[in-house]
Amino acid sequence: MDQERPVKLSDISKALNLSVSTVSRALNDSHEIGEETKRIVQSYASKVNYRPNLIAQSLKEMNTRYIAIIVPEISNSFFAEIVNGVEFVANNQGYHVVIYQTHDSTEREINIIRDVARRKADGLLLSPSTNQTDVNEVMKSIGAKLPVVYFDRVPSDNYCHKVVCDNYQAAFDATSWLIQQGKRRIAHMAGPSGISISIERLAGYSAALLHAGISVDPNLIRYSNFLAREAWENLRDLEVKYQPDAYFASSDRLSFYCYEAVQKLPEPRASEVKIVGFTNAPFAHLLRPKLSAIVQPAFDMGKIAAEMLLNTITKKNKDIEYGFIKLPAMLKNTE
Amino acid sequence: MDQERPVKLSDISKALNLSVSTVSRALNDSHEIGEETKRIVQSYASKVNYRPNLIAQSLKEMNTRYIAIIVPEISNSFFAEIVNGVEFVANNQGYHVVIYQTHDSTEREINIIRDVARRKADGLLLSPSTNQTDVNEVMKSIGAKLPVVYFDRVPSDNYCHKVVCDNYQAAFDATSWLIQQGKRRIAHMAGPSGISISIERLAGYSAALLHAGISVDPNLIRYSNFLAREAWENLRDLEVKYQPDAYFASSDRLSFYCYEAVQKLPEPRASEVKIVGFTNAPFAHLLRPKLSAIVQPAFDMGKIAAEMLLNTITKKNKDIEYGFIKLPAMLKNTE
DNA sequence: TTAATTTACGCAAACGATTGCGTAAAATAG
DNA sequence: CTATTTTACGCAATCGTTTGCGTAAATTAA
Repeated sequence: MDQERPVKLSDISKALNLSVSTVSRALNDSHEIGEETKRIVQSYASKVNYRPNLIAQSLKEMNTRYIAIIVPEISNSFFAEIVNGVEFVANNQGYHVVIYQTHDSTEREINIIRDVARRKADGLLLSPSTNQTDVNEVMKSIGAKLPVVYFDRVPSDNYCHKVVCDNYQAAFDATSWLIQQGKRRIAHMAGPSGISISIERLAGYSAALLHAGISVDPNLIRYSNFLAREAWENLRDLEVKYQPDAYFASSDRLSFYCYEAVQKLPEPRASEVKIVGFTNAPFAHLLRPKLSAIVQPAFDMGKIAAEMLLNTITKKNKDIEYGFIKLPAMLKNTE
Repeated sequence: MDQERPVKLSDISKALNLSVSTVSRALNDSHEIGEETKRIVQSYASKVNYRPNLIAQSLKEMNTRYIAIIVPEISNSFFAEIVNGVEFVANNQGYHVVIYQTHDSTEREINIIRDVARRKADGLLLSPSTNQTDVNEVMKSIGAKLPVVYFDRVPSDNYCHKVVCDNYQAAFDATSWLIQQGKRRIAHMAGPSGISISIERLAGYSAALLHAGISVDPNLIRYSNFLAREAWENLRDLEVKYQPDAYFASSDRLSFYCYEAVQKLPEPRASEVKIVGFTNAPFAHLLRPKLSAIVQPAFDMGKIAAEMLLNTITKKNKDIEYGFIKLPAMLKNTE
């Protein structure tokens, strides 16, 4: 063992016969320390591998130089790309990024938010699984020191920062494309009802149908939580009762569940039913028959969200102006 | 705004005309505080939403109650599952898990390790992208207070905790299966040379070939970093010069690159060339033609690694006994 | 030469929590 | 009724930094 415990300022101060404050100032290159002393202190510090204790520093400075991001699931490529975008800008500005996942559990989410607040993260990027009033509750109980930017799933009010993609337009385009392909009985596998993305995507889907003179059949619209069970049951029921000729799936997982369910159907249906779904999975384009994909600009969403967050962190004194950014999604893999 | 800043012990102490220490002890249910006082303090604290400042607590207690896990890429399902396993046991024991990703960059990895140490994480789970001597260097410079468990990619020496899957056996089985399918010119798309998983998988591959009386052709073995470019060039070169009749791919990404490259070949080769590769991607089984998969018990690896880590954290005084756990992988999707 | 300023450093408080120790008042023992 | 113990609390140090302020010595100005 090289050294049994991390060296601290007082170790250096004793070794060099200087006061702790002088050592601290020397290491921070303060103007009120002599050049000679600085040199001595700095070289000794680097010799013994001194690294300031960030816990102590944070306590004193009242900031931690890191931001937290809470996502439902890190293995979901959409969220993973967002995280990458966030890291890209945060690291450039000297901030670390700490990633948490909720697995779509409200309990875990609330726990994590509380923890983030208690650990004094400088800011939070949040895509809540939990219904908005509960999140508000938690946020209030924290004290108002934690800047937040919402992304993907966002609150409806305008007194917060938000970054989303244009879910309405994307859903409209996807559904329209299916109609162009001659499909009429288009089922919509929606996410949990009540959250922003579900509402907007449903609206886009409905608008596209109506625009093409097709009436919206509520039987073809199915909400699923993020549990496989529920999605499977919905799919089975749809197949038995309504035999849709196309599916529009509202999330990564639902897209793949749909795809799998359809592939298990007897021919010729298996190859006739078309599917288009939200997904950022990098290898979705390898599937045959194709899974058409609505790809969100996840990396950019992450970048923008992080920029907004860091802005509000650094300019905290100024009066806040809430931002609401909406980016376009792309329909891909349609041949 | 409900309250402008988080309430602290001294706020409570003033409001209740008690000393800070009494408040602290009351909240921690100390026996030397009267029942009545405890009730008053606790009810007031919960009314004003008091939450201890974890920064201050950590500084005093010299622990943070969280562990860090560093992985190359969170979007890789293998690592995502490991993280889930880690969270499963860590959360049960009251620890939070903080996730970092390196994107296979040595610079980022070293940075992150340093940061983890300076932020005083109670322990670290590490699958190093970086060569071992550099990692050792960093670890030494940190002071010996940070317990580490390695997983997946592990050091060769025995003075550390390690959790891996049986890479040799998995590679042996996969290659043998390809041979059973009548393949003879089996290419091996290996990861970066020099790291443990590459070495063991290559050994298993070679052993299987020799066992079947097939000589090992160095031309069919290609090392790729985790850059797409390099993998593509290797694949193209192999196709032009040697036209392998099967591929054994050593990582998630390589598996998919292989698959994509092969699918682009003219028939009948595209459907004749067989591929087996390491992957934990949940939707790999949807691919047609099939991508045979070596699936690692990632969740269990995470669980075990976390258990080992938490053990060494809590029993830190006792003399350490280094553990080396090896779990079997499964060959799936072979029909 | 003396007064004013600058330089270069040390002392001590602070960040928010925990905890060893000291001590009045209350309870129990003798 | 006095002596001892217990109960219930407060004081102050501590964790490792940073920083306002005070102050000798060195420098400059008058």
